[in-house]
Amino acid sequence: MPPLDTAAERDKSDASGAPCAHCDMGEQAFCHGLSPEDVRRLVAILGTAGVVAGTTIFREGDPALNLYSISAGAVKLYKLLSDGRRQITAFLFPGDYFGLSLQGGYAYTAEAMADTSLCRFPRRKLDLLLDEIPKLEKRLLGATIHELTCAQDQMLLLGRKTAREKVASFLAGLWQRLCAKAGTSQIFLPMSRSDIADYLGLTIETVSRTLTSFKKEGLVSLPDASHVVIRDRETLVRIAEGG
Amino acid sequence: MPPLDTAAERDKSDASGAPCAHCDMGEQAFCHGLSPEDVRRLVAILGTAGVVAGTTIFREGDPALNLYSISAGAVKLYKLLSDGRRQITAFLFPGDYFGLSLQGGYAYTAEAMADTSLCRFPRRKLDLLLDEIPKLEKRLLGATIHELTCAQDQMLLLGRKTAREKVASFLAGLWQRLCAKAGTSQIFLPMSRSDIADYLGLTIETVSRTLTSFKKEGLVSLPDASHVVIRDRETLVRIAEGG
DNA sequence: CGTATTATTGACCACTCTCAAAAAACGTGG
DNA sequence: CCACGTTTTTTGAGAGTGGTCAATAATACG
Repeated sequence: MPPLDTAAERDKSDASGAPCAHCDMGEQAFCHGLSPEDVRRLVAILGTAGVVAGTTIFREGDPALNLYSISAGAVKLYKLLSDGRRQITAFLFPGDYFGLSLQGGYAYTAEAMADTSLCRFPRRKLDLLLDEIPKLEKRLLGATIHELTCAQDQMLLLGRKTAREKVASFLAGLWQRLCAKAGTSQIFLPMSRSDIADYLGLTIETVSRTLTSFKKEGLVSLPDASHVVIRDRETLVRIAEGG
Repeated sequence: MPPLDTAAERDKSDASGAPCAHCDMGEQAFCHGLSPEDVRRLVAILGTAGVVAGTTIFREGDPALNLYSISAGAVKLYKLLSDGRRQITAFLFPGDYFGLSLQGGYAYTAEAMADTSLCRFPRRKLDLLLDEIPKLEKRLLGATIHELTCAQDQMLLLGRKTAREKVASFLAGLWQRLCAKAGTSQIFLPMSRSDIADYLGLTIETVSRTLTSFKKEGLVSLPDASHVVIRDRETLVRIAEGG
């Protein structure tokens, strides 16, 4: 199956006619803060797509035709070595963008971890819009700077943290992004142990052992393989920071 | 000694009066492709500074007041854990920028590895100019995307490459940046073994041992601690890519 | 030239990986 | 709904890459 990237677009807006009615992202939305007129222009160029878990959205090296934003679901980005070793560079969730690239080719592969809804912005049309809507360009720059900051944190993790610190960082970070607002302590993990390992620069065995160890220490509960309940976040954060 | 970041600015232009006459960066320059009028406006807000090797330009967490571009010298960016473990996230050379940050604080510490000449753009004034010179904002976005791409490559290196592959990647990458154009095979290393180790997620002993091993295999020569001569770049690149 | 710093080399060890097997979870069809 | 096969996760034993500690060598600097 070819990647989604080159597939035909779906409808450009909901039947309701309300632009972005399908997307209640609030201030995380791509279009947040734009005038209704600018939103209309943005909606005019975007296409929406729903993809099932496991779909490859595009591959590293493919011509970078589109910028994507996630309205529901979860996506992982990764790079491969020739012998199959894999590094996942980011787990993305609603409100996140991906697909920005210089010189033509995507720098990584993007794959849906769960059933996912996407907004697709054709790069060619978006570039024209960016000239007309400076606010949009500012937003894109801000998002990219944020991504870069996250990448630098991840470099610190990959280069200098122990397995325990890596897993603790991962759980604390995921809680912060997915649960902090909602106030719950149970994290749903849309990714497999293999994904977590390839994100943290570990093996699945080490990830599993470390989680079991955290459970035995009373820091977390593991109701099933795809749920983690944070029992002692303070200690977890202390471990994450090397304390 | 306080970081340079808050120090008073030097002269805004050379005595010659020619804007950016001190900076023959060609197409790598921040101002490349701008109209003379735009260059003038840019020069009007920048300050230049020369710093000696070892100078801390700013620290992680300091209020992010400035954006810097390097016109000569070399700079390293790094993040620290509370117990002193360090990850160098980038080595920067003439033409590179640093200091971009969201929400107020710098995300990393910046330190000159060699005597270095900098252009300093006060963030407040630069933000105003960005609104007026869209080309400049595009350039900044492009540079940030490039940084992000480099960061993703480095994540793959840190998470999934062996010590040999890491050191080979480092040498091949540095050659590409510093020597490819000039056509020389000798790389000057402005950074210490400790810096290289903290960039690659290794110890100085492993870096040293790996370099010695490359020397014994005839891949490089090591005339002195701060010079590497690439003798077999093809093999080095093959090792770097895990082949 | 002497001292301090940095780099190299060596011996040993531990954290994490590899290989292997058991257990659990999942999906499918009867 | 349950039996079956497949996949994923967990657990165990052993090994290896790279780290730690220590000593020596080389270099930089006053």
